[in-house]
Amino acid sequence: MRAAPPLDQRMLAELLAGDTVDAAAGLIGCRIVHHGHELLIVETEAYHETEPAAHSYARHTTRAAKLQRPPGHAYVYLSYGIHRLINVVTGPPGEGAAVLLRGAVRQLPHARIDPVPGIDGAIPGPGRVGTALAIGLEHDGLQLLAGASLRLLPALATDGVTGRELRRGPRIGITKAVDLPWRFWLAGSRGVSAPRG
DNA sequence: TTTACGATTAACT
DNA sequence: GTTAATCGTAAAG
Repeated sequence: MRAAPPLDQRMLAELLAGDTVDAAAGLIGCRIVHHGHELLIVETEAYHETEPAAHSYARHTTRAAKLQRPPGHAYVYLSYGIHRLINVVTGPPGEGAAVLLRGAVRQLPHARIDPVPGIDGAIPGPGRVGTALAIGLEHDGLQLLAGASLRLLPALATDGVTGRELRRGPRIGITKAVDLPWRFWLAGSRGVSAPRG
């Protein structure tokens, strides 16, 4: 499988409005920016209310409601009391689907604010993505396609991601629906959490 | 009201 | 390989 990320804003919006698994694959190579931190997304996972690993599965909870927002909205939550994980809501509003951003590489070395200590060019793991972007719970619910400070951008042709080998496999760190191959990553990238082959 | 558990990571043995 | 850190959420009582 080869990476074919959207190359303009309209294609990105259409991608996020469609199937969440397609969106997870297509977000590889897209960029997320926050206050001058620009990261290239290299690892994602899809979630959907029809499978039990999703926070929206068969539940009417606060978390589930946040996954009912229109596509392109952020769903940020605290994991293990420590890590802020950022998801992009996907599909038609009310579908309860999202893509978790699990890994990235730093896109621009000249960030406007100081790099987070210990975070270098490679940012493997969803907790580290949140840390590298300085994401907090206050960013939950923002529209990432139209945001000023926190924004999702389509891929750049000059990044060289298009056409690169894209791998697919089971999701990480879950105990339900463990066999669904809904994790995507750019083969060999240092910004991918293990396994990354 | 109380309890148990993560869409994780770092630091151990 | 195992475990601790840490807290919002949700299920149990």
